[in-house]
Amino acid sequence: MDTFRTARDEDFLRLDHQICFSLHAATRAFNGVYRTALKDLGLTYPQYLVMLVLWEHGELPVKRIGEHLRLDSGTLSPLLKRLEAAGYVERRRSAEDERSVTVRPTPEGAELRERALGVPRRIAAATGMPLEEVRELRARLNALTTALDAAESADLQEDCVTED
Amino acid sequence: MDTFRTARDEDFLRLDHQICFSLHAATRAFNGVYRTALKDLGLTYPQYLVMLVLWEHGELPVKRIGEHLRLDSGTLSPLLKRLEAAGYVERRRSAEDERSVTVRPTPEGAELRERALGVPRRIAAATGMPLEEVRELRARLNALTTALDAAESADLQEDCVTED
DNA sequence: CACTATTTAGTTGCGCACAACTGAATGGCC
DNA sequence: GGCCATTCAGTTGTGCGCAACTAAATAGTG
Repeated sequence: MDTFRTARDEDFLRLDHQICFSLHAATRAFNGVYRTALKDLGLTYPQYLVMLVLWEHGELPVKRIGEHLRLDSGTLSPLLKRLEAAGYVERRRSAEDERSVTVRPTPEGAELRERALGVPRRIAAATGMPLEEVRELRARLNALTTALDAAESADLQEDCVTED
Repeated sequence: MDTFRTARDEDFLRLDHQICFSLHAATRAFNGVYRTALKDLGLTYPQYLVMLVLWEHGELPVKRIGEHLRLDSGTLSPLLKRLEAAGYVERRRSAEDERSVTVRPTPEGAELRERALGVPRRIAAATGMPLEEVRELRARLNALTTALDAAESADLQEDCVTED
């Protein structure tokens, strides 16, 4: 905590600019590369993420997909509808729990996986980083996400930090 | 390049899942923390980025803001309109170049800066990282963005990579 | 000067992200 | 059984991000 007192607020405001922007920009740069890589498959980047989850798990309720990808039904419902319209997934109400909707790849969706096999290598090449470095960056980002989520939920409860 | 041949495509598809998702999730986690931190100021995260740039440079044409933030007019025009409606910025056509629109903070926008001074520290605390580590992460992300941008523009020109 | 290409904001359309809500199904409790 | 809270998916509304386009102003060229 003491580290945060050494710099003045003004400096913080500028440094902050650089950090939040860097993450923002990197995400969008990634998005751009994926966009071109996925164009042939007719997938957007978030749709690709959903397909990755489905390819790995075979068949999942919407809720589970959302847990894997940190997305809620407000985002997933229309996205899955589009994937269904494209013929890549199937949705049907669960028999044992009528609230739940189970999603799974259609044969075309499964076939799409073969065509997507080349994408990750293309992305990895685009990063210009050795695998080890990418792996380390991923670990850092995961830790960051965990910390941010924890801080936010703590923030929401005791809204006063009382540290001026 | 040879590093990319050692792993099988299947493994790549999973590893890739983890990496792209990690960045995606970290960005959204950041977004969430900023959302709560900026709620009192009535700013969204991208609006905050624009204000940071304006606070730093005082007055800028839309084009320059876009260069700083890697955003085009399609994103900035409506965003700036909202900032103007909120009373934080002023827009007016440049005298010497009627194509250009100059944006600058209003007195209220300048005053907002004082109230925003505490935000970065709050974010820094939420990351749970020492400043040095954050700085390093920022450098990595910037390098990544540069590499990705370069790879993409290269991709668009010679669409065939010929490396199978 | 006239004509064309470029630059600059802005608009439109689509998809994602999320908050807030609806409605149906389920589970717990009396 | 009847009642209420919870859990799901879906809808609505707002804002961002970007591609593709329009319209106006400017720069460059013959």
